[in-house]
Amino acid sequence: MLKESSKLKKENISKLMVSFSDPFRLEIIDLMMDGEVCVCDIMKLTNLSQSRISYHIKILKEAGLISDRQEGRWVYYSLKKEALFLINEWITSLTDYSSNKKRCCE
Amino acid sequence: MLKESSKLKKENISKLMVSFSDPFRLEIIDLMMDGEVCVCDIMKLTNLSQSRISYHIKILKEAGLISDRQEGRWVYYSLKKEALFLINEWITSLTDYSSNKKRCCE
DNA sequence: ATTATACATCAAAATATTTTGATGTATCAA
DNA sequence: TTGATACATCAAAATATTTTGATGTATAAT
Repeated sequence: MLKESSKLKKENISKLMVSFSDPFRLEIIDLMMDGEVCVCDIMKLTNLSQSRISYHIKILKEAGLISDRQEGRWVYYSLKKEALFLINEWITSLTDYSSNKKRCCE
Repeated sequence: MLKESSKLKKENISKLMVSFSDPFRLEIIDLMMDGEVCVCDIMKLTNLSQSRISYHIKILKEAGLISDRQEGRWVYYSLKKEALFLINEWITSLTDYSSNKKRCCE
C-alpha cells in the first residue's frame, strides 16, 4: 500500500498532485523546466495576468514543488529537485505494484 | 520541455493528476494497489457513501487511470498498468530535466 | 413476479478553487 | 524623494468540484 512504500504523507502527495492538476500550472512548470524564471518571464511567455501567476506560484510553493531566490526586484522560481525526486519515487511505487499483483483470472 | 518529452498531452496529464489530487481518491487508489475492488469493498474499507464512491470512481475512469470488469451485479475496478506507466514516464521526464539544468550560480 | 443487492446517475446544496481588479510593499533609477 | 518596476496580497465575483439524498437500472435470488 502507498502508506508503507512512500516517504510522502498522503496530504503532501495530494498537495503536490494539485500542483499538476491545473493546465496553467503545468504551463508554468513547463517553463521552469528550462531553468529559473521570474513572474515577468511567465507573463511574457504565457499571457496570464500578474496576480494570476502569483496565485499559481503560491500553490506550487506551498506544495513544496518550487523554490524562490530573490535578486533585487526580481524573484526567480525553480523546480525543487528533491520534490521531483520524491514524486518520482511515489509514482514508481505505484507502478511497481502492478508487477506484483495479478488480475483474478490471469 | 514537457511537450516534447512526453507521450501524454497536457490535457491528459492534468486529468490524471486531478485523480491524485483528492485525498479520498488517493484512498481508493490505495485500495486498488492490493488488487481489484468493487464499490462495496470500498464502502466497507472506507466509510464513504456509495454515490460518493461512484462519483470518484467516475473521475478516475474518465482520467483513464482505472479499468472495470463486470461480474454479475458487481463491478470490479483496478488500476491500469499502462496509465501508471505513462505517468511514471512523464514524471521521470520532469525529474530528468533537473540533471541537465544548472542553477544560474552553480 | 417480487424483492434485494450493486451500482450509476441526477439535481440541488455545500464547498473549494480560480480569476479579477485594486491596493500594498520593496527595490531601484533618475 | 519621486516615480517606476516587480511582485505579493486581498476581497469580491466567477467558476468548478464535491457531497448528499433520491431515483433509476441491471442482475440475481426467492
